[in-house]
Amino acid sequence: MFASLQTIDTRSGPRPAPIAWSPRSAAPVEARLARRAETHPLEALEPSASTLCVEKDREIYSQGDPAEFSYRILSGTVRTVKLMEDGRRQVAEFLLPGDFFGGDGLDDHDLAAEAVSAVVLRRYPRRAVEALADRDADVARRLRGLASAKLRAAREQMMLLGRKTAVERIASFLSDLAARLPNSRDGRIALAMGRADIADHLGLTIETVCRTLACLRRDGVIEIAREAVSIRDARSLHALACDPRH
Amino acid sequence: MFASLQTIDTRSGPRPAPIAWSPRSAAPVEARLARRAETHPLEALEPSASTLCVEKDREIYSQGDPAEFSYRILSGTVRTVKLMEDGRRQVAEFLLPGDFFGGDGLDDHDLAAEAVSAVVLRRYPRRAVEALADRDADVARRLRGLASAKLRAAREQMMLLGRKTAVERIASFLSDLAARLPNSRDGRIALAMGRADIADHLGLTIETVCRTLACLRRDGVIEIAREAVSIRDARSLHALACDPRH
DNA sequence: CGAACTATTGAACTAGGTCAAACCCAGTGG
DNA sequence: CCACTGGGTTTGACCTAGTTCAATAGTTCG
Repeated sequence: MFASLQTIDTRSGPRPAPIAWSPRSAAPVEARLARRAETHPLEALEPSASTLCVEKDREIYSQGDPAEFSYRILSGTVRTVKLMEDGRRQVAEFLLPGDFFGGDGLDDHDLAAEAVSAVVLRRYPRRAVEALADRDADVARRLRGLASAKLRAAREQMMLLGRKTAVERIASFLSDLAARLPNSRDGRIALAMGRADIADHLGLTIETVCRTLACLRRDGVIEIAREAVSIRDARSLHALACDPRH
Repeated sequence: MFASLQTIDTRSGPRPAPIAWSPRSAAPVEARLARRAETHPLEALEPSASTLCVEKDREIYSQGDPAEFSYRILSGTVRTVKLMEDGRRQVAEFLLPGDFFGGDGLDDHDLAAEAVSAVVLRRYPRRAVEALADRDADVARRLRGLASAKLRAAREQMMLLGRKTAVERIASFLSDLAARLPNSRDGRIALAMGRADIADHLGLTIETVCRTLACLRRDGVIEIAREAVSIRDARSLHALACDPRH
């Protein structure tokens, strides 16, 4: 049933006791940094947050909805989707455990968010997030950092969509996903999303995604199982992705 | 199928120091603009800002540079550019007077910024911007708003690049530009950028941009002058752009 | 087993890319 | 005043990467 990704046991109960929070704490830099590694920017809001589960393919919020909540993924995969009247679809991003979404600023969501797999979320009231950011400059800074990362990713995606070939798109996608998935040792990447989602993320058709994957397999770069891909030749993959990271 | 290889990359020359800068310049340009555009989030930093002029096609900063400054455009047009090793180019955005750029968060710029036309900029030290945001929650909120707007635009662009046809891309582009240019009464849009820039922004080739513009002209939707386009039938244009705005 | 999906593969087609030639100015210099 | 040069732009003729259409093959589930 839970064949998907790492299932951090998270049910609402065992929440680490919220540390007493002093907004202007003069904690030593090192302590601050250490804590930063393990905590997320909205730690202070845990008391007012709630946990929810969403079934596969259910909508979390839809395009145009007022943005009342911000979310953090505990387990599962989420896609954010933009839709045109005639049904053409663009998947803006795939979100993994630990990622935030829904808090991208404006008053209403410009994208819908949907569960790719069964998903467990932590949900924070936007009003509280705003208030926290207003009173805690460190939180505000970290939120800015998150926004910047999203913007950077969006721009990388623009390059991909505007200028890369099908092979480069697929290679970039796999390469990127491998880097983001924590437990992708031995190069195995679990693909929670179907070919259609991948196609709509990369600006291709389902058929081209299939053919291109097949092509990469023929060349010995990857192996394909239905729900996962294994990277056999990471170097080639990165080269094909035109990825300056490697 | 290597996309658009512009003739050459004329950027690489040793870039001379910025032409002119004066810490407190009360240029007439600025006075004029101040009148029009009420206040901006960095108003408080004006004392530590400086004004600079950049010639057409000069680089303002390049991909990978440490992000030391944030900029606001007083006059002219700027493009932000992402480059691949083999010369393929993606123009992420065109920036107009009043727009901010360079402050998108991370420690170094993921895009280069270049002057499309001769440009006058106001430049703010990032350190000061950060400090101001830390101490003034209202500023921080407005900066977050700017970042959100950029993210939203980037996503719209992803839809365009991933799923729209050439005609839709051109129509969207013109439509969007018309909405952003203040003085586009009588539907006349001044195009500061050349066809190559437009092509690299829309994920097309120069030739396709030309042909598509010609096609829109044939259909009576627009008129084309060398440096500008006049919208003759805004309704059709918006319809072609698949623009929910109309 | 069969229905309903999703993925894969093949064959034909097309939107947009590539290559190449003409055009159109704005300078420049005779 | 005009020819000449050099940049961007426009148009035409052809080509191909990726789409579309259609048929096949696994998988899941009742």
